[in-house]
Amino acid sequence: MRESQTAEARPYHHGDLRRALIDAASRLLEAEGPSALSLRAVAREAGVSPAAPYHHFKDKGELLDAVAHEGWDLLDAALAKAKKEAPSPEAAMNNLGVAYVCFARENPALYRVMYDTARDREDLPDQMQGDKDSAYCKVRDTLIEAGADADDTLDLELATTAAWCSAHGLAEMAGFKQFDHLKEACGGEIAFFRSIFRHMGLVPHHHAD
Amino acid sequence: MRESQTAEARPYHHGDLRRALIDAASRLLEAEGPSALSLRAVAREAGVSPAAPYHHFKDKGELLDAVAHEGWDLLDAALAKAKKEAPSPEAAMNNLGVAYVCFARENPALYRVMYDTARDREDLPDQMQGDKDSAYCKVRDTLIEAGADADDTLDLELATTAAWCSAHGLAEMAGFKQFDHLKEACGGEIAFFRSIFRHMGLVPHHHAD
DNA sequence: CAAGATATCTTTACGGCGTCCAGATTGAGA
DNA sequence: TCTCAATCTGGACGCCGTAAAGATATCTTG
Repeated sequence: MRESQTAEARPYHHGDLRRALIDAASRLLEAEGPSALSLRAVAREAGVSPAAPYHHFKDKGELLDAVAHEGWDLLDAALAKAKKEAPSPEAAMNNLGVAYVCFARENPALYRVMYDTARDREDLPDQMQGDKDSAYCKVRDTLIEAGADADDTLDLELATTAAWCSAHGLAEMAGFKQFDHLKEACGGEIAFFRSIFRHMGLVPHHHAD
Repeated sequence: MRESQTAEARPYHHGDLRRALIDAASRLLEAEGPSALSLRAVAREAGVSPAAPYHHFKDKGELLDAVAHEGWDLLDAALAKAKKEAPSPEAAMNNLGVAYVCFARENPALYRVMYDTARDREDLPDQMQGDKDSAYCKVRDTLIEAGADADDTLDLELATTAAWCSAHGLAEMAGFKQFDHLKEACGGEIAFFRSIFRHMGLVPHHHAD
């Protein structure tokens, strides 16, 4: 075995077909949209026969899982960046929401694959909800920093979930034509996002605000 | 032409194949899920040849559109009922949200078809957003009744949109296993929905509340 | 009521899809 | 070097969406 590869890479026959297939799928997804993402097209794009992928993925679903996994990683990185760059916890909450929706708007096909695979299994990936420093925990911790009661765990989890649902809802709605005039009236799409978030009670209510 | 049929009905060869196809599709959708909804399967279910549907729908997408259309009608009816039965405007806002999410949870496959077709065309149906008494207007009017400033149209539209996004986000998230323990802690799924909505600023902030 | 026009439905066919299987090829370890 | 297992190819199967041509029943018109 060669030593120049990272842990998950597999330098076999083709070099690393698994990697090549995921990249080809991402490329196709970006270029042609989700409906063009057939196993055969991915194999074609990677330059192998239609049956080759079956040596690296159980079926088409498992390939989509891998694509989605990379998507969640990207989303998590975008959220981490948004949180790190925020000057205050309150700003961090807003920026997290904006970063989330912007990611979905900039990668609509990928975002769709991510949630489609998750809904099929009724299970969010660990990157978003399970791990110690998952995106969910990022939001929850930011809420605490912004003044939420860290001891009322139920209320805290509900607030985190509410924020998440709101962001996802906006992310899916933002693509509809019907809201174009609102984006314009707000002075741009991001300003629209901020306005919407202002109407959703994401940040804990400081009664002395 | 006979006169005993309603405007859209077509009593031809089969009787009313268009109607039968939509019903067959709905039946399949409910029984087998969205992935089983092939044109051929629908034709099989309706007892006709695979090519027969093409005399009533341009392509598969148009059949799904018709199925989705019926779904939006059902959703609209559920929202109208929720609004009518609410004792106060504030309660109406909450009940609208709960009714929306309950509909999505009770008809997950249909709800998915509804939004998939809408997203493909980046356009919400008139039933929800365009018509004079669309669901959007129902929510907006309820917000006014609950104390929102009817003259600040931009803010009002933003509030309505925010409420809608929140409900849709929750509707899609509610299916994930990760939130099962929250539903339990809240004392049931509907109580969970209400708790989440409480964390989202749906109702206008009465400073003298 | 007869006859042509028209809408409906079936048959057949094509290419693309996901997937499986048998065989060829190639790299790894004894 | 030889063997073996992993990797890849070629071909096949049944399903899919869709189109074209022919059969059939209904509507319209005279």
